[in-house]
Amino acid sequence: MREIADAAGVSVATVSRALKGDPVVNEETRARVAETAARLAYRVNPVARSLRTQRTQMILAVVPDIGNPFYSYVLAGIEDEAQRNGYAVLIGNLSGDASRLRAYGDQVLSGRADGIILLTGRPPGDVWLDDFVKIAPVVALCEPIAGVPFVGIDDRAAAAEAVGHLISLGCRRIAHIRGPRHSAAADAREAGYRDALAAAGLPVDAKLIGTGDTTIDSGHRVTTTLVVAQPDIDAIFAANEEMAIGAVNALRALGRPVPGAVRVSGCDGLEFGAKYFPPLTTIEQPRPDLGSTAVATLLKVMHNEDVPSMKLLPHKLVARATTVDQVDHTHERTTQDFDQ
Amino acid sequence: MREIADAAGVSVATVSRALKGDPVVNEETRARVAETAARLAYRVNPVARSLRTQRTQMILAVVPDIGNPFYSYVLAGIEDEAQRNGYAVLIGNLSGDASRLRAYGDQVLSGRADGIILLTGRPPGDVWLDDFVKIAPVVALCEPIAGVPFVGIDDRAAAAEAVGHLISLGCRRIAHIRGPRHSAAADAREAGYRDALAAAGLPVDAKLIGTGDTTIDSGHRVTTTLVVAQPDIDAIFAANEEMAIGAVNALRALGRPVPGAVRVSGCDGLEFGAKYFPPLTTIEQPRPDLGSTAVATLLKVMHNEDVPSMKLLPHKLVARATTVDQVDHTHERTTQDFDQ
DNA sequence: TTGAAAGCGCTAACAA
DNA sequence: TTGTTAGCGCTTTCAA
Repeated sequence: MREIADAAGVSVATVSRALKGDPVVNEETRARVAETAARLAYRVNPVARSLRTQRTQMILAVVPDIGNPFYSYVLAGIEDEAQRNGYAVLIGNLSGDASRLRAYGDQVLSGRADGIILLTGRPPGDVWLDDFVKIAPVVALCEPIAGVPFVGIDDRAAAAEAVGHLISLGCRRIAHIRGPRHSAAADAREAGYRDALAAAGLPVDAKLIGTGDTTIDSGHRVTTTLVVAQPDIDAIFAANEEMAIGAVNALRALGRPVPGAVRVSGCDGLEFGAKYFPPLTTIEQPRPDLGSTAVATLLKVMHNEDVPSMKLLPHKLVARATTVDQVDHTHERTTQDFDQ
Repeated sequence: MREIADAAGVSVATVSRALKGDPVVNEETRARVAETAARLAYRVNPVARSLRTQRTQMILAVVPDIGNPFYSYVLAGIEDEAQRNGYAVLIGNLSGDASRLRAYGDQVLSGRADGIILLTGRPPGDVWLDDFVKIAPVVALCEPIAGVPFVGIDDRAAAAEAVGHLISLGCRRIAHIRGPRHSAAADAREAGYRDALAAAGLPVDAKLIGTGDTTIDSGHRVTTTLVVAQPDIDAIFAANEEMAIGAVNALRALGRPVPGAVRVSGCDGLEFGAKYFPPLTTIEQPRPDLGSTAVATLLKVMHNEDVPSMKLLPHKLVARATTVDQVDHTHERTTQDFDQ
């Protein structure tokens, strides 16, 4: 900076002002500085700037499992919106170890990032987090955390819609594979499942509810258990896409055709569900929008602007071949029919 | 730091030394400083440290599409190994816009990150990158870049293995859906395809080679075109998992049973391929290992240690139901058969 | 074994 | 409209 100040015949202060577009500098000076900086391939040092301004222009996004396409696609939205606002994105990945959350939180407290987006929810018994969210800019994404601005979909309503869809198709013995015990989103979806049954005057049977761990394998396992014990099950609502795929695989292994004998709905709207065979009925979430909305919210929090305690984005029920009967899969089918 | 120096009755210099475990400080002093720091919940400010040391302890990982589970799972390996070595990971996502690469490179040049891992290959015509890799610590991951240490699998050998597998099953008219034109990995896989045909004394027929863009849809489209034009095709080797899934879907739409009429192999080893119906034969890549190896290599580059210009990790051919005939899918099948 | 002090590269008072 | 200067929080000579 010293160099380019000398080369342009001004002070470093003017260089600083010119480069960040401070309207107070003379236009002609600004142009000269810009030209000199470009000629010398000068780049401001973000570290020095951060030390001075006490802002890093970085946000941290923590996901439970970055390998999961649901999270990674949300992350794409986060990265995109952050980039657009001049922020870089640091990633944190719990991959099953919720205790890592604290290390990531420390990155914010120590000043490596200005704010944090948590897709992790509140791990059970983590009192540390309760204090953390009071002193750091935080947004909860997809999984709510008490006392933290939340961005997500209306999980309860979404689940009720999916189950309502199954009911409208004539299903009466509808099983539910819910997500992990400590997940508030899983609780909300189970509540939606119950809502829909109640609205239709159907009884809630605890024997029709199983708990998975979000993986394909768990969906497979839970489905096998449920269907063997309750052979009259005529539909399954799985709390995510992976468990729904596991459910379809299990039903196939059990010789129960989908959707002929049992209809299946997932939740989340992954591309692999749409291209699965048969294509999966699901609730589509606006994943990139969720990410970008979370960033926009976090930026407001960081600037001490008011934000709603909860921002719900629209979801969409997409009915596909695992619930809706379709024509036979023969030569006459065009490729389009499969691609949606 | 000033505070804890006063509280512990030493100078800031000693605090600094004590905190980073400089062996020169008196053990008793070190303990007192450590205790005081803990009591006051002191955390070193990484920004100030970075400004002084000129190292940020951050690395940048740039992927073509973070929503793709191949990349995101590699990213998990990157994050894990980086974390273990005290580095944080910044993400860059091109999402189709190769020109963004330059902006990410600038982050390294301006000192926001110490090094960069590129999963992007070298975008065509990007002369800027050629200069960049000479002045910044870079590792190329999965997609090679001339003049840059490479970490990946032996794509050519892997492809040859997959095609050899198809040949060993009696296939003679084997089509190949290759990846994008500008991808060196796609070139290597096509070369492996040709190798395997040549090794078996089979002719290479240009009409059997189609080019996809890595998406499921492109695999579907290319397959339809190829198979309609060459109805005697008895196998397809797709250069990735998504296009293989598209191929299977297309074949189903065309009424050509897999593997009965046409056998299909993918490449990469995504979980969704293994749980697809039918489960997909593929080449499994050690995705997390690729990520962690790339980080280890990058750290060496950053420390000016010697690194091999190419580090190849082992891949594995996994034969599943899209190439290997299996018993009928009836009630007798256990769930295990499907889960592998 | 410890302390004093310089300085990493920048921004923002404040003064001119 | 521009320049001078202090200082962000740390590490690292150099001296004691």
